[in-house]
Amino acid sequence: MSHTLGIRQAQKQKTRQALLDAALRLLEEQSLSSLGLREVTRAVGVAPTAFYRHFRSTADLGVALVEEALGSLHPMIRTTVTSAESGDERITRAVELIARHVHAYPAHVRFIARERHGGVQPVREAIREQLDRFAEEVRAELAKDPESEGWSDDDLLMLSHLYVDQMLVTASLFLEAQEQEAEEGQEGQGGQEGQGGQGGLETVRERVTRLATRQMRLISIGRRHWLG
Amino acid sequence: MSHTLGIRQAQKQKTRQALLDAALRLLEEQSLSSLGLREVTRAVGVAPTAFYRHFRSTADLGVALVEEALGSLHPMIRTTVTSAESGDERITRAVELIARHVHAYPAHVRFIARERHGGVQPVREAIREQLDRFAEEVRAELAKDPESEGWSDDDLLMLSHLYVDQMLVTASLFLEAQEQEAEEGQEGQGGQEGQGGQGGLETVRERVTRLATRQMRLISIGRRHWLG
DNA sequence: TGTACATCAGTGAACGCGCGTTCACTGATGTAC
DNA sequence: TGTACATCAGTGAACGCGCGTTCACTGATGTAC
Repeated sequence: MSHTLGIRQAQKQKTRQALLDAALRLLEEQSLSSLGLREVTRAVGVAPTAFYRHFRSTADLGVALVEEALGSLHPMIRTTVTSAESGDERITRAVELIARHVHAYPAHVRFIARERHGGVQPVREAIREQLDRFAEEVRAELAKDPESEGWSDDDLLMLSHLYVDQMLVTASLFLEAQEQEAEEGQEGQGGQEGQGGQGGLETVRERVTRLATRQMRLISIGRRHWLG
Repeated sequence: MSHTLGIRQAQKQKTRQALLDAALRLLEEQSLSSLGLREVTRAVGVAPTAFYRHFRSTADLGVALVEEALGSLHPMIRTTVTSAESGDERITRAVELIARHVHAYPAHVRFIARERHGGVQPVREAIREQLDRFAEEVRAELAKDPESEGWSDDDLLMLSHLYVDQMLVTASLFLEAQEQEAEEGQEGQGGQEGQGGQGGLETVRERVTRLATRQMRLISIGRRHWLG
């Protein structure tokens, strides 16, 4: 399995990745259920029929995108929950990590937010499976924490789902904040900053960071006082 | 303004409502960004061109659906937050109210969940406006509560957004539960209940109720210990 | 009440267009000897 | 290393189809007198 791919296999993977990349870009402005196969191949510069060498349908491509967007996130989430710092430092780190991830992979985040409840069933299911895995992994990490003494597995899973959902809400807010700042950056090119951008006032991004941090903190306070 | 509509106006409203109803039904299995104008008119039984007498586009129809789905919910949410019962009773009532609403208007709930982050910008904005109004109204109600003494308006808004988001997460879970139970009901027609449906085990719906109730409770505990 | 005209919700034909899918193909890469 | 054959990623023509939008229209409803 460690031998290098043949030229043919390598080229095939390259085309496949080009299709995924093009689709992801096109999905910034529409939903998967309206994404056309020809649209994707046109963006890549291959014949429409080439699509079928890689995916059965756009739904199939969507499932592959879910894996690409969420598959590599498991270790990251695990270590974030685990880290040995104090609760508040952990929250600050987690929120910053989400902000950084949204900044680095905005299209992936948008895709997941959009298709989580989108019109394509297999994709919804793939996302739900990944999120359930996240929740289970977070539960397993929380279980190791001394603060979790006396908690039932059921309650730990309840809490971990709350954290995972809150993570998505936060990512979605950062995404909106980025978009808004991008728009403001465009329209304010030649003049002074618009409303909300004046010196001393916080940026949209900072506001979201503060909001998300406090929400996470409130949940963690609830956690600390859950028993008794 | 109190005089009865003319025959013409009444018929026009009837057709408009038929278009909205047909669209909502079609949107159970796809996203707005892939909904076709001809598809909607065909379902209603009018000519495609009749659509333009009521809406500029399917996006425009989507915005009207947002108003229909969320517009009438404001008083309901207000009174739920307000009610004079104890915290736990209020949570139980709120979760039951969500369950009942999802049961009564599943298509509306699905539409909002789907299009909140969907591919049609004006619809996303209309939903965000409605949810922001909800959050502001919840904040105003929370502010009257003696438990909110010492809270800044900013922190109250942070909390009310947490409640509103949690409300949507819960509604979405109930919707999935309903779908799952509908599927199980179909396939189990002639025989014994499938896995998870055996006597003594809780239904999917009950599981969601328990989960949502505990999550709301944890947030409320966090609220109680937020200061100091 | 009756008449003459205005309004306008819904019609139906027509348009150009892009869609998903099929099919037989090509030619570079891979493999067996 | 060289040859003969197999594989298969990508091609390009062709198909039938439903799409959104335009346009001039019809006939019931509304209004002015």
